Amino acid sequence: MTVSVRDVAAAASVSVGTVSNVLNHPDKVAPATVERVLSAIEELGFVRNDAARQLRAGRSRSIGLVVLDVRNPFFTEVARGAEERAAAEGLTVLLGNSGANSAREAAYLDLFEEQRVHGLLITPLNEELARLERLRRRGTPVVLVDRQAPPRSFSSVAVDDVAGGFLAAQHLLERGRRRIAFVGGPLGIRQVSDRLEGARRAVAEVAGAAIEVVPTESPTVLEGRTAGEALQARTPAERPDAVFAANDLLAMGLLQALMLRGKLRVPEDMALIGYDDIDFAATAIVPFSSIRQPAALLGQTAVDLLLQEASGRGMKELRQVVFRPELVERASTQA
Amino acid sequence: MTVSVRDVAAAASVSVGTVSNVLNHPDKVAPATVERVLSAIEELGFVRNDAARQLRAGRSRSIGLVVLDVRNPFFTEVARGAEERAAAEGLTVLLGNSGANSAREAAYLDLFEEQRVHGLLITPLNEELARLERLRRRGTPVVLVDRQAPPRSFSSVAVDDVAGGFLAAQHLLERGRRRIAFVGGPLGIRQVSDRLEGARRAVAEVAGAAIEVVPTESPTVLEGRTAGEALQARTPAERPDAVFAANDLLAMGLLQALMLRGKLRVPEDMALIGYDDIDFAATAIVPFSSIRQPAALLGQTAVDLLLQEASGRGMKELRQVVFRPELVERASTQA
DNA sequence: ATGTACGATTGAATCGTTTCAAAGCGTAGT
DNA sequence: ACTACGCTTTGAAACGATTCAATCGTACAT
Repeated sequence: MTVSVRDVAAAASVSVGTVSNVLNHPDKVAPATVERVLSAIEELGFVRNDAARQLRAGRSRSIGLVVLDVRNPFFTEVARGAEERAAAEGLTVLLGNSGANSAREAAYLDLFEEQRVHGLLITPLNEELARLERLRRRGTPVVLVDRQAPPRSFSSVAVDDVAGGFLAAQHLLERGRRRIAFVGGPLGIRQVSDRLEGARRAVAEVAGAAIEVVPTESPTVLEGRTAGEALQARTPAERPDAVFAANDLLAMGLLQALMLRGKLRVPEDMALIGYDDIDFAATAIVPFSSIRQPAALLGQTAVDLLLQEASGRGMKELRQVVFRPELVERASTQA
Repeated sequence: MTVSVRDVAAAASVSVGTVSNVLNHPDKVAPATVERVLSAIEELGFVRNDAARQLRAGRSRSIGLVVLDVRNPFFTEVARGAEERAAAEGLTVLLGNSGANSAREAAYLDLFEEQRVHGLLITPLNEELARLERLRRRGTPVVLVDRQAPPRSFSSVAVDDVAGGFLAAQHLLERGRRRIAFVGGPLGIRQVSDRLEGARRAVAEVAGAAIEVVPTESPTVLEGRTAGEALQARTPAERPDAVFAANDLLAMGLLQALMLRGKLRVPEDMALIGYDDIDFAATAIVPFSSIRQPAALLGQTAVDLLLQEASGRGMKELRQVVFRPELVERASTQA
């Protein structure tokens, strides 16, 4: 049924070795022969079997990327960046969505390891990096994405979430807000707790300022809406005068609930700032302020570090890259 | 370096065949032996080599999905649906992003064919299905996604775009609008031209109504903004009183340009309706009406049809599934 | 005519898993 | 004591591309 190099070789009256050379080192083959083999390939409709190539090569030509949530445009953008950079290197990116679920994360790790991926980019779910250490020890380079690795452990690309949280809260405080609600969760996720930590520090610097945590089960639009319903239902006296959402999806949900359901005005009754600065933040019902992260760059850099580690022998090559987040002001936090 | 079944076999003092059976048909192996092999695997840190499995099996255990634009939440949702359904079957989805670019589409087809994917889901760029026919003839089932296939050619899952376009325009007309601008492109893309066709039909039914086409280079937020700038710059006399955007990304861009730049009121000065009903439509600066498509269901169904075709011998199994789109009314088209 | 050198071509060996016909082993029945 | 049968285990063959040491041919110098 399937056409193999052997068939092509027979049709072109050459050996299998020559067919392989035509495919991989055409310069080593006489032009006339190349021609002949190529037309045999065309005629028979031969298609290389990647599994066989990989088996021989020992490694696949793709890299695995495990993200927390594909529906979050931030991660889509990271993936795009990674894909772009990988494509330039002739590599493919396999995208896995853990959905912040340990079991699925583990399943993807198994899958990618069985595939003998060239390397692994991952936004790990928890602090337990033992599994990743093992993977690396067995020869698969690993780069942490959107999470700073402890020095001497892994290469990583991250954005300083504590700084970002600080920026966000500071901005709200500068606008005169004093009762800040932090909406986000689960708090076990590092990105979330770091942002909260940053916000706490900013609040601590201002006398009379307070921060309250409104935990969510996940950082999604739906959960944001739920949190918004709760806030909106409070009496004005109990209500915070500003909300810092742990990401933009939450912010969108909050916005929806506060305005459409609660008839509250943003920013007059409640200021709002999000995190990630996804494209949709600028077009929201009230365009909202956000903390921008260089998502695509994160992806690209991650691939760079991966390739670097894959080529460099020793693991002295480990590098922790940290980008600085940036405040983007919009209507939701105007005076 | 790498641990193979052979090493495991040696460590457990059994043959390679037995190791393989422990992995794939544990019921065929004596419990005590299973135990012994398993602990050898654990001890040596053996990880199956997927390339070798695939080579032997002749097919990979993943299906390829090629979409027009990963940044469009509509496609993200289709992908999620497909992934979900595939996972239930023990299959992986490889996501390829053609970016509406023929060359990249072709590259992904080549890649997936070399990978011997279980099947291919694709939102094809153009009408030229010859490449896909060839693929199928060589044994890879193909299902068209979000595009109705000519009968007797392929299985397909689609949403009736002509009906959707009709719904959208009809809604605007019922709201009293008479000068409608259709913003979208490239018109060579079937989804776009079908939606336009539907809109034209609705307009033709109403005396005194007219439709104008404002072509865009791609259906993105940026292009929407560009189109919006152009519309907003016109004199009120030349301006349409309603815009039908070929998708929600365009609608978001339009909204931004019309309101923030043009100081136009939506819907008073110009009504707006989009297409896809992505999550963000409800939270837009003016929540906008849209035509909803069952994106995740599209993905799930596509996988179903694929598996059906893959199992059923003949190709009599071809089925064209067409879903009906649905109007979702929001503020952007209120009276 | 002989030898040398070099580019082109060959084909067996290899990668790691799965399959399957055959062999092995133990027990029960005669 | 021998056969039969069922359950386990065995190990060689196969999947298809790539590699590399060995061979082949040819052109050129001597």
